[in-house]
Amino acid sequence: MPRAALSEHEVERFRAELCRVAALRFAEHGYRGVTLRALAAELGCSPMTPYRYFESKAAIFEAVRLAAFERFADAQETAAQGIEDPVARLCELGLAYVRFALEEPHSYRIMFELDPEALARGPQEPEVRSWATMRAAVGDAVEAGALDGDPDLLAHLCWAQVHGLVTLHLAGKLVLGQTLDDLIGPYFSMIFSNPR
Amino acid sequence: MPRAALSEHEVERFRAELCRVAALRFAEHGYRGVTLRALAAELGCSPMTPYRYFESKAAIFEAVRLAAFERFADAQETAAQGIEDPVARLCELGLAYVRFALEEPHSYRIMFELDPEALARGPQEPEVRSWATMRAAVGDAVEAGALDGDPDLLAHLCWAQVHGLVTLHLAGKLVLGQTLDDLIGPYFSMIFSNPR
DNA sequence: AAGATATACTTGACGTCGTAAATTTTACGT
DNA sequence: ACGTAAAATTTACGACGTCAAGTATATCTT
Repeated sequence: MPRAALSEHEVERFRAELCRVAALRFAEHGYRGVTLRALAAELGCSPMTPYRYFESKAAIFEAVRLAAFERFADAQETAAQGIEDPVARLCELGLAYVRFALEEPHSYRIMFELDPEALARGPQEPEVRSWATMRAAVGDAVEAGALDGDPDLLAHLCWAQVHGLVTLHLAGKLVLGQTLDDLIGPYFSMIFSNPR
Repeated sequence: MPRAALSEHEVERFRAELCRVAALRFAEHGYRGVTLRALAAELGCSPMTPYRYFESKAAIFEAVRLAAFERFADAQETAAQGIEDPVARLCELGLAYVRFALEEPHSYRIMFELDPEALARGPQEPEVRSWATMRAAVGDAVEAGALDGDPDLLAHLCWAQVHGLVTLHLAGKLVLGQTLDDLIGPYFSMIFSNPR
């Protein structure tokens, strides 16, 4: 009788395209710089059309955030792939971590935004996926005797260290001429107590 | 001839009161949850009155952010005061750092917000002031032989480590049951290689 | 004492936002 | 062809930041 409903595939198509456009604008202008009207204009549809595919502007933002986390988790897994030596793998993960943050600073920003809603949301699948990659590397390093201590604790500290450096860099808070590149190398040298 | 202009003191008075009210609302509802109209209602003035004291809503937000940084820098200086032993001082600074972030999470959030404008702004007076307190402690620790390496590098790493832990906590990203308290103590034990 | 005037503040209006509701268009089954 | 339900658009609303115009107030001059 009626017109055919949108196939799951078509829906996903539109969602992906919308996210792609939205991500660019979020990156350039931040949350407040993105308007449904501008998005619609760029997509060639009416400002209300996105509401067939997303509940709200916040839901669009959330989808963009999650997509960024997926890419990050993928990048981490790719970096770890095929490296047997746990120490080398851990270094590679750290470098890939920094590389991602520098290549997609806007993505990194929205991934780790400190807004109050984020806390309520709790960790999501891609977050624990990227986390698991590093946790495994640290676990292997401990088993291999390259690190000493509780793996969960070490992994958290390691993550926090890199994350801290990256966010201070992104927030423009590094001073005294120190740069992210100056800091990340010595950090790895330090925790493994052998220069690289 | 004309009516007397507001004294510097009166201006500062109003600004402070406005910031106080604005800070509460920023904390509760974030940037977007604060409206000039609501602010004005709470202050018992018209929505345009704040514009006699601040250029824009963004300027109000900036003032709130800077005030938070002042409190933070004060807290750091107070924590360091009178502690001779560099290692003990550094630990105290770290604990004070975490304490501040937990007592005023909203303040910490806006202080280190990752928005693109923050980068353009660059480090400001209270930021370098709080930084200097820690930099001095690390410098002293190196001189005393408790730490080894370039003081600027070490101080940045130390700061990034604590900042990383705090932001991961505030972003709700700590997993595996690890809490901020679980992590901060072992970190200090580790860098000083002596249990506390 | 009274008017002039620079200053503080309020009012009203504009353009823009997210989005709810009403409306129109579209493409399928009969 | 035509009815019909889904998809898309149009229209409209309330709220926002803030510009511009207007009002009130307190001090100076005379």
